[in-house]
Amino acid sequence: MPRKRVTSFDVAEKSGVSRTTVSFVLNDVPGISISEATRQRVQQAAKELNYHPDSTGKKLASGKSNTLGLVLRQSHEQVFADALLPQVLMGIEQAATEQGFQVLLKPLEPQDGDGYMRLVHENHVDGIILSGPRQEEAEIIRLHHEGLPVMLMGQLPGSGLPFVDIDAVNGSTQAVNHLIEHNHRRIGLITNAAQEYTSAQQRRQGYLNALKAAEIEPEADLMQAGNYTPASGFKAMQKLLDVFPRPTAIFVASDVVSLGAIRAIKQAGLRIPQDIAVVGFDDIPMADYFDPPLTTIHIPSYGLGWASGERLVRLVQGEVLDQDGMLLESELVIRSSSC
Amino acid sequence: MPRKRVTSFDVAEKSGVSRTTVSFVLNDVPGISISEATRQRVQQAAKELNYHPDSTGKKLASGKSNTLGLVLRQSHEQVFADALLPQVLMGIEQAATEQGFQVLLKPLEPQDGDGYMRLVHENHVDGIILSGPRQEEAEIIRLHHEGLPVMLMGQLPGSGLPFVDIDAVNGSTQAVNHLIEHNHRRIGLITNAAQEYTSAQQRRQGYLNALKAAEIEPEADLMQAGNYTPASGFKAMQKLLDVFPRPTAIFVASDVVSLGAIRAIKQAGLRIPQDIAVVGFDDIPMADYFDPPLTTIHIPSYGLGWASGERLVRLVQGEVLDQDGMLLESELVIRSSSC
DNA sequence: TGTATTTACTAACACGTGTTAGTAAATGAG
DNA sequence: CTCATTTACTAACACGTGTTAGTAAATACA
Repeated sequence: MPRKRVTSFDVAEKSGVSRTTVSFVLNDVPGISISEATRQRVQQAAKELNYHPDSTGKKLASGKSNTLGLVLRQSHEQVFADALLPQVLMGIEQAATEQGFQVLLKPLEPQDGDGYMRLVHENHVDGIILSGPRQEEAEIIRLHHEGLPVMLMGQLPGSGLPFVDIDAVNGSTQAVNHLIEHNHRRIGLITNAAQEYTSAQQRRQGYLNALKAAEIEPEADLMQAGNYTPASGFKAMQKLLDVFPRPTAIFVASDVVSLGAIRAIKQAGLRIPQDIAVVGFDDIPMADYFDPPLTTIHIPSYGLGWASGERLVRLVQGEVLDQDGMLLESELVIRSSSC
Repeated sequence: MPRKRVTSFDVAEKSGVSRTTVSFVLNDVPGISISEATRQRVQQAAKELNYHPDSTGKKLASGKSNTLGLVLRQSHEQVFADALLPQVLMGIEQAATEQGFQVLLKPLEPQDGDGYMRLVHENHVDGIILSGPRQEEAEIIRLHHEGLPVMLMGQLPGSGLPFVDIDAVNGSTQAVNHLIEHNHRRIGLITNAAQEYTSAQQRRQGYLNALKAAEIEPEADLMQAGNYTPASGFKAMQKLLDVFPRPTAIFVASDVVSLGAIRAIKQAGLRIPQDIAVVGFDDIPMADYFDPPLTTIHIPSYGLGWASGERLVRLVQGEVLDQDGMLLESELVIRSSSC
């Protein structure tokens, strides 16, 4: 850059006051009296010089970086397959922007245990949003106890960390109840991911809860693991089709995975929903255009991101949250894959 | 945080040297001689105190933030529908990390004209990746001429800005050539977005080029606009089905949009590919599981992000790039929707 | 009129680092 | 043994801001 940086000193000089006064005026410091005349002069000078305070200087002086770190803990493959990530991202960013915060993105593969330590120790961020937590997040719990503002997107049972999550247990129960209401008794499950992901546990739990309430005995054969890809759904469904008697309905805890399951069903010459009903989870934008259109659980992905961002900002600003965790409601969207 | 920050001063004190020496040792400053003994002592002390240099101090002293700004210029709706955004993001982040850089995310709706000015003026970032550029990006061009390192993801013809993009013109030509080779002569087009997006122009151009080479006269009726959603593809396809004589093949310049087109075709009682062949563009992860599996143009989305990040870092570090722009090859993936 | 208070400002320090210019001691050349 | 060079360091400044403590002038109060 050819032009030298315009500093608050330049503004001070131009308006004939001290740098301190410039700071007072431009930051509207309360409890300090400045005459209207100088106030005007300073603001005018700042505008004319096109002055923008250097964020680094601010940060150093104030100790606050006004930046949130978004740490993605999912595997790369999972991130690639995440059709709702853009919504979540935008939600976080929007909430952060509204409070004058920025968002720093930091994907960290699970084996990269303490990668976020640098973010914190080197003081890049004021707080961390941890997405896709796993069982073994000891570091982040320690940091939380040392006073670092942390917000989980998802849950880590027993960790005591504040979180925002969708009510996946309840959502899954709704999905399965819907099938039960349509007189299905043999209902298969394909999970969205490995059980080490808490989201996978929850969705499975919701399935089990619904069965229990309807006094249906769960069967191990009817529960298969997916791993967030259509391919995994295809394989899982093939196994389910081999079970006798064959399930009449399947709850796939991920729309993306369900796409593979749907192919397997069609390939077996069976019809959806007449022979096998399918309910998904996530309500990705394309679900409405699946063939057949997919009945699924809509989750407020943008809202999930927004709430995480908004609440973390409040933590950073020293507020005490009224509740430690927050569960967002999901909603059953009925389309033709289930009836 | 209860514990006070550990500074280089603490390390200096503990190892009995000056702060300057600590800086020299820990940064391995060349051309400076430090005895092996003190070198060891300093490193030992740093480790014992768990010293991590404060990034803000570094930034202020050096003037470099080691941060790239990723500015998303697409509308929110478009970002939401972007199934490849995660890949691109991860690519950028990976390239940045390899060079010790961070990534700051900044979505900016088109009407938010000079929103990135703050990023630059307030010195949050060393350079900017601009994704989804539009015609009227006057500000960024000005910044580029003032010396700000800028990298376009996409193209802005005539702007003179360095860019990384996929060769969409060539990719689209391949797609349409594939249809022509299968003896289609009446080939419809559904664009991926409005023509103000350069990516939409390119894909359209590729379509026109292929027709021209085969001496097929383009018809306005056979070219319909999509806007990155399945719904838009559905509508566009309905219009195409009303054209007489009906097209025997369609090139949809976006897999997501093609999903809507496919539904329209099926709803009209026509078969794919027997009655109408379909070729998409993007090769999103789900394309292989469409019904029928979609023939499409694979684009290296991760590589696109990676190259943008890597090249921008080089610009930031003062390197002169051997070529101003870089076009990544795309590749036809033949599945059953086209033959 | 003399004193207490308010108004309108500023000098000086703090934040944590990188870096230039300089210095004292050790080593080398003659 | 003397002077020049190298070795091994340090003092002091710079980066751009926020903020506390303090001051001189203006106003208010008795």
